[in-house]
Amino acid sequence: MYDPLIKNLSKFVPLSSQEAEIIESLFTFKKYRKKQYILQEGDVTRFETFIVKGVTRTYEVDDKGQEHIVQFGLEDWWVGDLYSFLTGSPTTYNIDCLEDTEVLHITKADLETLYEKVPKMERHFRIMIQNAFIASTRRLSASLARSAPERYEEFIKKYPQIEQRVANHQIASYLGITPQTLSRIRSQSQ
Amino acid sequence: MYDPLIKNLSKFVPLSSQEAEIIESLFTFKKYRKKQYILQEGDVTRFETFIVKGVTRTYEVDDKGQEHIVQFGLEDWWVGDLYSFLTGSPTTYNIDCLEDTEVLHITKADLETLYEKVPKMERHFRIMIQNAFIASTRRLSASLARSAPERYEEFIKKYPQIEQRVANHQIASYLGITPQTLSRIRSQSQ
DNA sequence: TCAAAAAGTTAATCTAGGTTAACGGATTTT
DNA sequence: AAAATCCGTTAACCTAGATTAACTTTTTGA
Repeated sequence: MYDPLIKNLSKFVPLSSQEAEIIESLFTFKKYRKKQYILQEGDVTRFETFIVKGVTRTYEVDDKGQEHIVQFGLEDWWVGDLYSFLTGSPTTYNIDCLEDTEVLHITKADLETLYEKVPKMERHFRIMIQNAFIASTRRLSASLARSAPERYEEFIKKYPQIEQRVANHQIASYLGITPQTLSRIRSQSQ
Repeated sequence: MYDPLIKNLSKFVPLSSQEAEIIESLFTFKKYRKKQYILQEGDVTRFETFIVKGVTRTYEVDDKGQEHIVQFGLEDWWVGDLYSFLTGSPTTYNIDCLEDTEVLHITKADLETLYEKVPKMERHFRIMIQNAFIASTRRLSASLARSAPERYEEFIKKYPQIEQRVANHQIASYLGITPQTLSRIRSQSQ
């Protein structure tokens, strides 16, 4: 159950079996059903989430009631609202499951304990967040400089696994376009 | 000369004077003129840059030759292309100066040395990148969910210092709109 | 297992913001 | 200090993608 997590956390720094044990003691396993919320707007994010199995979406709802998907989550990915988690302020995001999903949660206090007991985890999370930051910057560039068909093409090239597993209207929401527009793009691109 | 850097680096973790000395030995001071490039598309980013004084812009040029500003840099900010810096691949960004600018550079090897000699710097950079990631995520949400006037309003609320110091067409480029559209927004909002 | 809901597609119309162009004022450059 | 370039603004027109709507196909859950 903890294997995928240990494998993820030893991606950048080697871990001894004692360290792996400490890690296991600080995470909590939980199952969610399809459509179930992991996090809801207005909640304070009490934990960061590692996905063992399943698919999640993180989205915001704007003033006009429209949903905008900010991130998908698949096996071996981390999801959560870092801002709310770190500051204790209520989140503006919703996270729910597109399939039955199994996760490992860690609270803020336990993450601090982890950094204390296994200091090399600072390095791991620095590198991990660095990579997430780079990805976010690139997506931002794309959203400013690319047309809808270009963004769609980039998306299926970059995340073929996601394209297989989530519905088209979810991808449209991620790309910032309507399902109708995506449908037109798809019919024209072949 | 190094004072603003030491102050920046001790924001999240306390630093002794020996540690401050190590830091000073690893950074290089450099002056740039207005319009001068710090980094150009195709270069490999050899250093991360801390701004002591001045203003920079980081931008990408798309297929149609249009510039898209990804980030502004002011005093006490870090700029650079983390992806190119970390992987050694050529950058797709340009960084140039909107005013005469003074910076402190650190190379990848020296940053590794810094992490080794002052391990608490891992923590500092983890938190710093965490904050940058959060900011990038929020800007991404805004670019997907907000209209141009809303994005402009958010921008001047969040970065009044930038609004004072950079030209409007630069702000338009940052917001992903044309200078004409920004001009229309500005004339309607008062 | 079948009715209801959700998802995908296509087409007609609408609109936010882009494009082009022209002009006056402010900076730079020589 | 003249010439050249850059900036901001306004206006007329254009276009990518949104909206609305109607219909078909697929999925869901009672």
